[in-house]
Amino acid sequence: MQYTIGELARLARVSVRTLHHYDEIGLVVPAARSGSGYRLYTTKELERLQQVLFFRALDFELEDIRRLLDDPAFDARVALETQRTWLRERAEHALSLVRLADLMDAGVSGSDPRAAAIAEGMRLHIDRWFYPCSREHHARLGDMYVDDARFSATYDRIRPGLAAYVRDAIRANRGAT
Amino acid sequence: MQYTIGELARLARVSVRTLHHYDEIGLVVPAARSGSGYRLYTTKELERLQQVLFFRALDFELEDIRRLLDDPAFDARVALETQRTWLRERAEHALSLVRLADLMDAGVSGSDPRAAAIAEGMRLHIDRWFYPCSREHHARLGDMYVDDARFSATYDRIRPGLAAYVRDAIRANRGAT
DNA sequence: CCTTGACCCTCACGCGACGGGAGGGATTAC
DNA sequence: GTAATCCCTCCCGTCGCGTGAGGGTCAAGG
Repeated sequence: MQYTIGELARLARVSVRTLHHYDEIGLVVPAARSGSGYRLYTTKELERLQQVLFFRALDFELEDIRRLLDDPAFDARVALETQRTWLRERAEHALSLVRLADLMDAGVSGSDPRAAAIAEGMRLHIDRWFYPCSREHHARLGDMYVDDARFSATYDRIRPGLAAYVRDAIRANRGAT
Repeated sequence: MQYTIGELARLARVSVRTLHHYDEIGLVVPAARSGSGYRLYTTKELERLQQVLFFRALDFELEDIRRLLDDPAFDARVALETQRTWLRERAEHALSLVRLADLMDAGVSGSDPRAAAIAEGMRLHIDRWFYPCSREHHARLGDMYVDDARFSATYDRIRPGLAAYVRDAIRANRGAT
């Protein structure tokens, strides 16, 4: 079976430009060219593209994907483990930013109206972020991850300590400057 | 108090190049230039830079930071609301990828990681997990990272069940196609 | 046979937040 | 005096494509 670039793009739900790019960097190269220069792909390239897209979904860099698929000595399992660590760090970072938002909440309880507005918004955020729950997916996934009581308890336990930490940090910072 | 660009860079722990960049885009502009063209900053600019770095830590775009600091009519609350949504989605996404990596790990443990498992993982990824998983659910999952020990415990507890679920899903998926 | 529209091609610039280097002048310390 | 260290202004590179510009190719219908 042969595909033109547009057909392959529709099949894999990527843009034609993306396939151009993958050709340029040697990630997914067409099996042949037609007389008039059209790229011609076969099911082999479709499969390869699927693999690429899978790893791309895990936020691998394209260059790493190329090595992973081309080098038979490359250990896929190790790569996955590395990537998972990576992703977990990213999640933690994002969540640390949420904590930073908490920091603002506790820190700017004073004078500046802009800061006050920010604090307001942050509080709103916290309520939306930590408390709501989706019953639909609670049902779908069962109680694999979700445990309401424990969840609330964790947050309630952390929050006062966090506020205290923030106040101290701010005082320390003020003293230093 | 006056600072050269290098001094300010050390104080704020950013690179000189970063300060060049912030000057170029009008985000932190030096108070004056010396006769020989050196950038001269005062404590005012240092304070502004601190604010910039704070919002940068929340992953605001520089252009948004500029508007936020310069335009008194700019609605900080709306900006923060947008930003929170953003951050939340990022955390959710990263966590969904962690789970996807887990799926791979579970699916790969048997045969050849390259071909079959990847294809199955991909299908599973698309059909069963990636699209239907709700954002709210991910958000709740995210909170577990607030407490590392507890999260680990939870994670270890659910992991065998997850692997089993994956195997079943793969079988079911095979039957369907 | 000719046109129309859908497809395909190759450049090549643009993004965001800088990193890094080239090529040169200024200042400071000894 | 001179060497080390600072500073300046371009300007190209990153990463994964999006989005044109400017132009060939192909199947179908009049």
